[in-house]
Amino acid sequence: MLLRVLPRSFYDREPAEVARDLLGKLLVRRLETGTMLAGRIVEAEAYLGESDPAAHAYAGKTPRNAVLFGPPGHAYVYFIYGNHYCFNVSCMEEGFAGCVLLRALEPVAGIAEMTELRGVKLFSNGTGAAAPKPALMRKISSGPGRLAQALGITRALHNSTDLTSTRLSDLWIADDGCIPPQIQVTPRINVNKAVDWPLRFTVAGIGCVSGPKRL
DNA sequence: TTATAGATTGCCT
DNA sequence: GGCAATCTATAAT
Repeated sequence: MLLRVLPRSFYDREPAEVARDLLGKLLVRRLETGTMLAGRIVEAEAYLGESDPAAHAYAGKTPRNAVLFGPPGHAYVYFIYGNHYCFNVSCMEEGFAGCVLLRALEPVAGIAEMTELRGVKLFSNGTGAAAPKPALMRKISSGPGRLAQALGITRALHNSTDLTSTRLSDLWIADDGCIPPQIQVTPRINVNKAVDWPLRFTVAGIGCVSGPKRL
C-alpha cells in the first residue's frame, strides 16, 4: 500500500480547506506494543481563528489553546464534559490560530484493539467475537470522543504532537490515494455560536460510520 | 473562592 | 427523548 505522510504544507492553509481535504485520509496510531491502528477520516469540522465565536481561539491565546497559535500540523487535544477527549489538527502559519476537529473515522486497521480501547461491552452480542458486526462498527469511532478513545488519544500523550513525522511521533495522518466520491457540507454540530457557518464536511454515502444524524 | 457552561456519550424511561 | 457523569477553563463573587 502506497502511503504518504501529509507534509506540514498541507496544514498551512485555511481550516475549511484542510477539513475538506482531510476526508479520505488515514489517521494512524502506533501503540506502545507496536500495534498499528488506522481509521479513514469521514467527518471533520473547521474552526477558524479569533474571528470564529465558536472556536477556542476566539478568546485569544491561553495556555489551553496555545497549540492553535503555533506551527501547523500539530495535535490539539482537549478534555470536554469531564469525560471525553477531542482531537484537532492545527492549521495556518505560526501566529495564526485555526484547526480542524476530527469527528468520525471508518475503522481500517487494528479493529480488535480499537474495540477493546472503547470497551468490549459494546460488542458482547452473544458470540463474544473480536470483530463487531457491521451495524455496530460505527460505534467504534463515529464521534469526536469515540475516535479519540478508540485510538488511545489523550491530552497528556498527544497535545502538541507533531503529526507530520512517523519517526518522532506515535500519531500521524497519511494519504493512501483514496479520493472520497462526494463531499457534503453542513453547519457544525453542537455549537451555540456561528451556528449557520457551513464548516462541517462529511463523506457522502458512508451511512453506518458517518457522523451523528442530529443537525 | 465559588459557579457555570461546555466542539460528548451512554444509559434510562 | 431526558439526563447523569465528571474535568477544566473562564466568569462571577
